[in-house]
Amino acid sequence: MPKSAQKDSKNQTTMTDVARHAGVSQMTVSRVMRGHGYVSDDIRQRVMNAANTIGYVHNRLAGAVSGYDNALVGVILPTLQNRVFTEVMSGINETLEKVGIRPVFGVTEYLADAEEKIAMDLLKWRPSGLIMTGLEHSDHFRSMIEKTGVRTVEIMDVDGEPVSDCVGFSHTAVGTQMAQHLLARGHRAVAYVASLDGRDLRAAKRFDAFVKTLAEGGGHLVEHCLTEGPSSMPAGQQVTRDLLAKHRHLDAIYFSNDDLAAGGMLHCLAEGISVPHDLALAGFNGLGFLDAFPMRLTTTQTPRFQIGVEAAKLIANPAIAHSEPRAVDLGCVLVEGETT
Amino acid sequence: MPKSAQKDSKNQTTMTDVARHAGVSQMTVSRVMRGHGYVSDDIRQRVMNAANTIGYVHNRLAGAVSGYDNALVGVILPTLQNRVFTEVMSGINETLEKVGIRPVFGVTEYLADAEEKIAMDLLKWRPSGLIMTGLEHSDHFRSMIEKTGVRTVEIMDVDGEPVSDCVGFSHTAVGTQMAQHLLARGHRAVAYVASLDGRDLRAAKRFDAFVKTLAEGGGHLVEHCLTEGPSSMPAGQQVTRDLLAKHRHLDAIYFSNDDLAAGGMLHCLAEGISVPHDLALAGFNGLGFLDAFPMRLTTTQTPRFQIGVEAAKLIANPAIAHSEPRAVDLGCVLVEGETT
DNA sequence: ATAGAATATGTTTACGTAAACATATCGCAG
DNA sequence: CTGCGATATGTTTACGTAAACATATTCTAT
Repeated sequence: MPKSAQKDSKNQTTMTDVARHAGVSQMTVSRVMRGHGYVSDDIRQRVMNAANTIGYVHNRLAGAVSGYDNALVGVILPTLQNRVFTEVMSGINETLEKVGIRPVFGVTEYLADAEEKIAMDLLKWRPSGLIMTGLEHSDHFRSMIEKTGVRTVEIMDVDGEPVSDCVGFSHTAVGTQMAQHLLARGHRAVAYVASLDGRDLRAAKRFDAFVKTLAEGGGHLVEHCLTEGPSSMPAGQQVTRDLLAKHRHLDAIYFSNDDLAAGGMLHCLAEGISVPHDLALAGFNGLGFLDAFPMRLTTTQTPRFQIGVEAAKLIANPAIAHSEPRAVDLGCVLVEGETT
Repeated sequence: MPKSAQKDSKNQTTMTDVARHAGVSQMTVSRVMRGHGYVSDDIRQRVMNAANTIGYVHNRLAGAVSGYDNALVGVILPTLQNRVFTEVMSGINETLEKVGIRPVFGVTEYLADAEEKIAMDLLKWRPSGLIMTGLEHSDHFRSMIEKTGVRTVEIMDVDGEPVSDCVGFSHTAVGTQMAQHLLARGHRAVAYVASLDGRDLRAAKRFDAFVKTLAEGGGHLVEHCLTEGPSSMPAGQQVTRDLLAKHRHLDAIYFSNDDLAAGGMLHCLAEGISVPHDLALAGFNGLGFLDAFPMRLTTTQTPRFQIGVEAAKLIANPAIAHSEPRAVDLGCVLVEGETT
């Protein structure tokens, strides 16, 4: 009765089935599937045809059981709703794809304890590496990571002690640099806007360095705003409106990212507020969509895609990883906004 | 000499190691790890402690070899650089996470032949399901899918013949509806703006229906623009500028998505062009960031997150999937823009 | 011609887990 | 205090692949 009783769970099609059809041994099929070892062109064709005919697909789980390198890499990101991380993911994905490795991933939504759970879950598939966001991990987590011996790369940050390798840039440097820039432009009364209840530890590092440098340079923080929900243009627009209503003598607003800042720019555009003459705005990341605005936002260009690429390279290339743990600082560039 | 010779490839930590430490059999460890079968609380604790002590992590590959359901699901998306798909992905991810299933994914960059390659690669990990974007697949691909017997869900579209299940909405209906809306508002001379050299087949369906309905209603397509590169606000801004310079009697512009449309809105904001009085703009998707603009864009609200959720449910719940193949149309809502 | 490498295929076995199949013990209804 | 189902643990075996270890066979250099 079951018209297409092809695979009700068990009864998988195996290399042995292909071997039978092609008149060769299972081992020869294995060699063809992996493209490894000696196989004559004639036999290779016969095997490929047989596989196509009966619909066989190479089963990589079986080989991986034996403990050899599995072509999966675990990737843990804080969110998918931020272009920054999808660009990182693209860099990872494109780089891994070239060497036949697949990412399997998890999202923490910026919850610290979620990361540990997700990491342990990903390790169940014996990935050859684990790419995680940030350097802050519990001692327990670090020791578990070390016990499993999985290769790790921590991304987006270099201000701290990596478990092994890390790829990113210094958020402290970013915050410092931006404060210096705003001071040099003559801004003193500055508001800072972030989101997520400060759960983003890297944004916190930028903020700390920013406030410190600002104070040292004679400026002061007018207000430290936290928007509800994740970063977004509407949140940035709303908070900008509120800040301007509340503080008459505001020189500048430093947003924790470009989405919030873009919301601020939209508010200024709609209200006819001249940027940066009436109010200076600064963001973070240097996202491409900023080019659509009539004014140029002051921001810090981050090497997001490249971080993904370098992290994936460290995972994919065991030769690199065998050397000493290393922090790769890809740096950042402050992009000046409108000067007129 | 190798100070931390924990796992130079082979010599994995196994259930047998845990069993030895806990003074039980390997099978008992298996029962504890899976939370399946009878185990006393006492023994369970002993096993958990032993596992933690020696740093054992459950190996799901080994069990999956035997052909039982593997808790991996393949997901193929056209791009990660579009919020639409990251929202779909979030829906998939959140839903699968609840039942302990991990997505392993691939990105096609809108290349049709890439999809087939990626799908075949994903199947090598014996996922319990495959979520693909769109209904257009080659006969060869469809037959391979059927031969492997993997559960599939095609998402984002319902206008066509699904391999098995599909979840989405009708792009033809969207195009028709938007044309009717613009006609009802009195617009006749309309330009259409898309990107990606028309590789997006679903956008093509919207366009075809839109043009047909527009013509039937007495309107006409002034121009059909294709932007270079992927959809973006800067591309939308640029094309809007060009269109306005070229056509004096343009009533409206229909953009293939909200990013392009937002670029158009920015251009109008910067140039003091009144929307929709001087020029009507329409987009597609109803992305959240539109709320930051001072004017409301006419667009079609798509159930992106929900599509991900429903697709994941079909994969995760075999009971549903065992019934007849079915197209789930989640519908769309046209959101009216500024009427003043 | 002929050794010896390169090429081409086959056989055996191990990988780590979980189903299937034992037992053994406990709780409690009759 | 008997019997039987529920609970708790152990033993054996199969899963599909690929390393390790044979053999053939075919070149190639002398």
